[in-house]
Parts: sequence; C-alpha cells; structure tokens
Amino acid sequence: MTKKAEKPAEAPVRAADRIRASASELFYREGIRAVGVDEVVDRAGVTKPSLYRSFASKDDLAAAYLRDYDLSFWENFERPGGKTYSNARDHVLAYISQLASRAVAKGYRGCGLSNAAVEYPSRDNPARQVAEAHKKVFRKRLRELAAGMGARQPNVLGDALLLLIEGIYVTGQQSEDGPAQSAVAAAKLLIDASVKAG
Amino acid sequence: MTKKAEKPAEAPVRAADRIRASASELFYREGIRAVGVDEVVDRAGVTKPSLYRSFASKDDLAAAYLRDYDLSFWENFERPGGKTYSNARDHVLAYISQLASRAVAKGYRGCGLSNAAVEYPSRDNPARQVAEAHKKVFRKRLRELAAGMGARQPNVLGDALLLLIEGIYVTGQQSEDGPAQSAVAAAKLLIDASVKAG
DNA sequence: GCATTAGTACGTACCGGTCAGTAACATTGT
DNA sequence: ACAATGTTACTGACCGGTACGTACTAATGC
Repeated sequence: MTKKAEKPAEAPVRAADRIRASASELFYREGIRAVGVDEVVDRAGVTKPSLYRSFASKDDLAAAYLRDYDLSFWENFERPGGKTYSNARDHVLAYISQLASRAVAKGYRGCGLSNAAVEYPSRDNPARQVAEAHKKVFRKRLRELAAGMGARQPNVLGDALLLLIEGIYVTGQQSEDGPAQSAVAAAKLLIDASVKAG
Repeated sequence: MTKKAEKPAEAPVRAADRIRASASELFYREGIRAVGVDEVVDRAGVTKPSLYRSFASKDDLAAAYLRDYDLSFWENFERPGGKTYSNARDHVLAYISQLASRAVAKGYRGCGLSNAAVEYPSRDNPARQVAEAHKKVFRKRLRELAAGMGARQPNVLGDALLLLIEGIYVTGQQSEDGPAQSAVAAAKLLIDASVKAG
C-alpha cells in the first residue's frame, strides 16, 4: 500500500463546500429569500449546524454565494468563450454575444448580483454590499474598455454598455425570445457611433 | 345639510383601497417577499380579515399591486412629464430623460414589475404573470415607436431601447450616481445611428 | 503498547418567532 | 335589514438559529 500523501487527491469534501455549492445553485435559480436554510442543507446532504459552523447567518451565506459568483463572473468576463482578447471592441462584443445567447435560452435567471440587489434594497445587508461593490468595479472596467476602443466620451460609452448588459440580465429572465436577441447589434451601433470621428 | 351626491367627494375610502395603497407603497419600496400581510394591514389601518375579504391570497394582492403599477406606468409613459408628444423620438427621449433623473435620485427602486419578475422566477406565479404580460406590451410599444422614428430596423432599435431602459431600472437601484446619467446620450446615439441613411 | 486526552467534524432534537390564512362574533352606518 | 368592517383568537407550517451529544483521529503520557 502506498502511504497517504500530504493532502491526498480523494478529498473528503468538506460540509462547508457542499453547502456553498448547494446554496449557489438554489439561491441563483430560485432567489435568496425564496430558499430556506433547510433546503440548502438538505440538498447539500448535511445538517443545519454544519451550516452555522461555517457561516454566521443566512445573510452571511448569501454574501459568500455572491463572492463566489463574483469570482466566476470575472473569469467568464475576462475570457468570454474561453478566448483572450487584446482588442477592447472584440472583447466586449464577444462577452455580449455569449451573454445574449444564454439570455434567450430557457431557464436563464440573469445576474445573481443584480438579482440580490433587487431582493435586498437595504444598504446594510451583507449580500447587497457584495453586489454593490461588484457593480462599481464592473462599471469602472467597462469605462476602461470603452477608453480602449477610442471612444470620444469613454465614460458615456462605458455606462451605455453597462445599461445594455444589465438590460440583458433582467429581460433575459422575463421571457425567452426576448430583446437580448438585438443586443449585439445594439452594442455595435453604440460603439461605432461613439468612436467614429465626429 | 346638503344631501350627499351620487359618489360624493369625501369618499368613505374602502378598506380594500386602503390595502391596495398600503401594499403598493410597501411592496414597491421593500419588495413583495420582504413584506408580510400584517405589515400591509397595519399601515393601511385595517385588519387582516378585511384583506382576505377582498383578495384571495397574498399572491393575489401582489398581482393587484402590479396591475395598479402597470396602469400608472402607462399614464406616465404616454405623457412623460405631463406632456404629449407627436414625435416618437422626442417622446422616447422625454421618457428616458425623466426616468434617468429619477433613477439617480436617492431611494429609487426601479420598476416594480421587473423587480417582481426577479422575486418570482416561477412562471405560474400570478404576480409574475402580470409582469410578463406588461413587458410583452411594452416591448411592442417601443418597437412601434422605433418604427415611428423611421429606423431601418425598428425591431432592433425598439429592443435596444428596451434593454437600455431596463438597464436604467436595475442600475438605478444599485447606486445613486449610477450609469443612468449617460442614458439620454446613449439613447440619442442609438436612435440616430439607427435612423441615419446607411 | 495502550489508555487518556484534545480537537475536529458532524448529527439529533429542539427553540421561539413569524408567516399566511381562517373562524366566530361584535359593531357600525345607512 | 344588511352590508362592510373591526375584534379576537387561533392554526399549522415554516423560518433562522442553537444546545447538546457523538463518532473519529491524532497526539500525549506512562
């Protein structure tokens, strides 16, 4: 028999990790308020005290879910479709294109962070704070990319793209076959009109 | 004493109406799931049985709230700022301008109908059904107005404007001083690029 | 070598509170 | 009279959260 390595491959899969995964799935699909902690732990195959050993409260778990969401959001945003882009225009259009096709698919539920901000209007909610912080960074990044495109008013173009993207998030979950179909065309229009000499 | 007219000025203010008003305020500001029926009746100055004499359930009350919301939405949309517009471009820009300034103000909470769709992802929820129906009509109306502007692809422009507007709704409640500031400029860019000969 | 101890990771069972909704009856105004 | 509303009290389900017991492992003492 080989003796065990330091931290062996067959990890025990900590209860906290199972809870994070379960919470992510449920909170995203059904909303945070709609899901009780019992449902989270049941699906994770663990028990409630395990949840409260790793998370101070349901709000805290929700915040953790959104931090995870934020992480995977950026992975996807910076490499849309798994590709890296050096051209800002191509980069943004690739993201929007990929997003738009997800948004018209069945069962799409928009942006977990935006949804959380809708569910929790109070500023001192931990989940909302994660969402607000994320959106601030996202806005800055889009303005940066807009500048990279050579826009005359990069802040206006960045904001316009943000409005468009948030529009995709929210309308995508209202109906299939929604306005997200036109998003790429709209973005091109917006970018070209902002960049052209005028 | 003068005897009362048919429907006199000093209306008795039915319990159902007080409940509708109270529910509208609370559901809009804090979200539907966040508000209990007790809070609704307390604020209305009535009692719970009165609620359930006029509404079959909380879901039913939520749907009524959204129907009211839909009504006042259209009043505002068709006469933004109290003015009537015959020019489609002016009309849409006036609506967006008026919306954008509300959206950057403190305490803005977005579109009650969109928010409800976020809170209730399940298609068979009565509140969501009202929201979905409304959005379908709104989309049609925007495409109509885009056609009225002489857009080459009215459906694309209409959808683009819808995405922009929904973006204002949702970002407006995430932060003051948000991207809605750039909404009018973005809309102009979008419209002009869609209408110009090409 | 083997019991003792400590620490970790987890489950069982339960708490008090709040939720939506209701039953039965009293009160009011016209 | 009768229709609309208030009063009171209740239900059963569910909610977030916790006190407490238990299995397993690793280190320690002798």
